Amino acid sequence: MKESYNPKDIENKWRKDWDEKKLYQVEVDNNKEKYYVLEMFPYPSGRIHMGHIRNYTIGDVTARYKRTRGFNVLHPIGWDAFGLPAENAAIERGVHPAKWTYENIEQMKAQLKKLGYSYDWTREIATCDPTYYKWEQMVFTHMYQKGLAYQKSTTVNWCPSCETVLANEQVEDGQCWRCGSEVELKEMAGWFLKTTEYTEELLEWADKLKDGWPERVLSMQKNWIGKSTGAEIEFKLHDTIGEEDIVKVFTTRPDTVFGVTYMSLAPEHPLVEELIKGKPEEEEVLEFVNRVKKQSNLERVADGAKKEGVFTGAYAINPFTHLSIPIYVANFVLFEYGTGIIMCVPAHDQRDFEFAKEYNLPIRVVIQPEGVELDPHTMKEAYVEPGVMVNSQQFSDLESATAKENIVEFIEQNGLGEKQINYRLRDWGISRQRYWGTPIPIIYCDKCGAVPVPDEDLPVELPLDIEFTGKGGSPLSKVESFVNTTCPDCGDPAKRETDTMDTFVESSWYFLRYASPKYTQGIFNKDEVSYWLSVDQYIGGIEHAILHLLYARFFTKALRDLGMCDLDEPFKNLLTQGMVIKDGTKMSKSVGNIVDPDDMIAKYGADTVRLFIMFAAPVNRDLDWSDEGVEGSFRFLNRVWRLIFDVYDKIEQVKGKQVEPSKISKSAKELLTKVHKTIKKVTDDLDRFQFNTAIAAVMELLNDTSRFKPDGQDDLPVLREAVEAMIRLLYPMAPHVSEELWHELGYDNTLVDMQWITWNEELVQSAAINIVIQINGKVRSQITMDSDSDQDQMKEAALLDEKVQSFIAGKEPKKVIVVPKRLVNIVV
RNA sequence: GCCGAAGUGGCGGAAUUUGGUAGACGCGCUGGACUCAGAAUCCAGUGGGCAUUGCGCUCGUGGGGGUUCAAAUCCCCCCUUCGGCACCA
Repeated sequence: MKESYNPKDIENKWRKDWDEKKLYQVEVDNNKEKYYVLEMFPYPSGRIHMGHIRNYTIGDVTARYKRTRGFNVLHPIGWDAFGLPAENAAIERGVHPAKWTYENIEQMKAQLKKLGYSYDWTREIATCDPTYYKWEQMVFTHMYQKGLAYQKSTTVNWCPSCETVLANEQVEDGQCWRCGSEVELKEMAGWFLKTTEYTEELLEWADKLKDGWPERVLSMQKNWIGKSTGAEIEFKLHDTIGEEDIVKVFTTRPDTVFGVTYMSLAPEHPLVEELIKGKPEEEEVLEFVNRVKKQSNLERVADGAKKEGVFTGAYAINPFTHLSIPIYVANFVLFEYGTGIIMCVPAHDQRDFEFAKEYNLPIRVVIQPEGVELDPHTMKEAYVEPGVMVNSQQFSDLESATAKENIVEFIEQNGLGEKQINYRLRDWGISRQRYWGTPIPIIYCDKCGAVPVPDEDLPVELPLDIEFTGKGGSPLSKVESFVNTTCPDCGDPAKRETDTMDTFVESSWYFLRYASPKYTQGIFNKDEVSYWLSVDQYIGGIEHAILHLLYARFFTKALRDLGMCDLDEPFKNLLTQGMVIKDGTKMSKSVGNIVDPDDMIAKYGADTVRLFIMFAAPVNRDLDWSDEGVEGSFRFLNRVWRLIFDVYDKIEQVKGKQVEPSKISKSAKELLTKVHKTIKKVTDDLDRFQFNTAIAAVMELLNDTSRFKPDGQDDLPVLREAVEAMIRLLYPMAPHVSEELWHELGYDNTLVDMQWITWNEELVQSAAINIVIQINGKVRSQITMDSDSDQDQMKEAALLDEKVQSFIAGKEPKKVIVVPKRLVNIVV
């Protein structure tokens, strides 16, 4: 055995060995319980960063650990390979996106391999490969045939810098999630996936997932879906417009309907024009509408933006009070939500209140809080809480909660509207006006309309000979040979759709493809998918809480309904790891606080990097990168190495020799107890993903073992047992050095395939235990007792203790509380 | 504004699952050994205050109250930080 630990010598050696033995290649085995651990696959940017390493190390430790627990572990990796950076590289440097992407993949793959991750590389996929996106195109056409994909022209989010449309989920604070440019609104045709078809199911399952998913993520998703229960109520117009004589509003507060004193509609609403036609207000309203429309979304919703509006000259009738109420156009009404028209109750809605004050509109109180008399003239703000109904005819004097139900019932019985639920969630707009993505497999024919490309003609491959100018719309639209085709239905000349799909589509189903990545007869081999799926443990960053994780959930349900799989949910358990930060902020090029993984591995080896990143913080919290901390982890592995080097001769002679408990010294007994306690603790911690404390426990074991002085030959097997346990407990985190040391101890099997070390519960319960003695709740003394002492013995021993005697000084204890094996509290 | 998470030494963090010795483990720092010297390594110490002749005593987990023999842990109120959503009717 070499005197010093040199990771360079051993890491390559073992990786090669594991590779050659194909240890990580797994197959369906119905006799074995499976465990599918998956980390969110990377975008091939070219470089691995510390965030990746944290993510993949958590996954790898889990995969290795579960394997030692007897599971058939699926641990795949691949590349989320479509996306804009590849296209930008093409525009800026003239490299083809495909070349750029595949070269990046090679580089990153080499980096990942150096970290010793236990991936089954035979299952590697790249989403930009036609054999992958072919199936995505088929899913799309099948969705289209089932009505789950459709085309519409609507107002979309447009990123002027990326020159493409963004889905609602991809706009953050009015800015593009990718580049941060301010998003513009644009009227445009595009393809949509019907996420709203699954709104209720997504919500329902959000509750069922709560044992396995962080509450934070689920609440973010629920928040995003934004369910509100209420009613749609019809208001008659004072003057009929064409055929129309009613307008519908959505409200969550039907109990306030007697308080409606005006209505407002969104400036974009088509009804505006009709309402004002020929009226004296026409010009003023049009001016207002145009002014508001010119404002960016950001300006309109900005903090403290004033509530503004203008009277249309039209009136409606409150169906409950039968009073005429004016109709306004108001800047705070959203066209996209509900019906784009709202009933306004200034007494009980803060926005309506502010607006009413501004334009001197009447305020009508219909709900009174207990003990206070609301006066419309002196109210400073709207009263939005529940209370007792007033001024509401037959509903007066009821609790508002009761009245809410009664009024909805009344509305339905009298044909004034119906109970309704509204959601914030919109359908997913997936059209992107870019090149490097999955072509949307649709052909436009003058005669037949939008025709899906038949299954047998898929994939619609991306043409590779293309020029990148970065200007003038979708690059595909300029490739004649791509655009011009014939209609699959009638054979006439036709044109292809030139938009590509949002790259979030690829990541919505890749986890299923891993089960049978090379299958050619269909999207999935059903047997393999039903064996491996769902994902038992998914691991990734919190930034995908809504985007990817919601899309993937939707997609899985859609695939199920297309008959392509049997899953309700893709990910049984989700772990969201925190960011890796340095000097208080996220690592980034612009701040200049990036730590290069290659440098770290070159300096300390992969095991040290893995160990540090697992030790420095609990997985779900942000991790503060510390160069000194890495040194510490390296020091620890060196100490393990040196310990074994130092005791090598002693433990070599006792290989395979059992510990004989009756013959060992007191300190050996203590060490033996520590060993088994540590095995138990590390096992518990790994089961709970508490890697930091698991590592701390192994460090404690190292400290105790280093201090241990064997007293005679009979103590040596204990020392050996401690060393062996240390290596095996360390293995999931630091596999290379563990494997090396294991072989140094004279074994020739691999730890990869070895079963997890078990503890002996009898040895965990040591013979002598420490009992704390408190007086009035304060620790005053400690005594050592046999672990099987009963409560009376403990009490007796405590009262006889010298220090206790001096503290109670002859006083009679009022009460003595005994906690078995722990403490005695004497109350005087 | 609404929803969620979190506040513990100089720092990262243990102990919260089950109320029972607060500060494990690591970093940093201090002192010592080794060395011509340094690096590395090893040993000892390391929450504050008091006492240091020794046993020790006392305060202490964001703040205030409460429950309990006993609270970082449970309950109520408040403060701060972070994250998400936000004119969603």
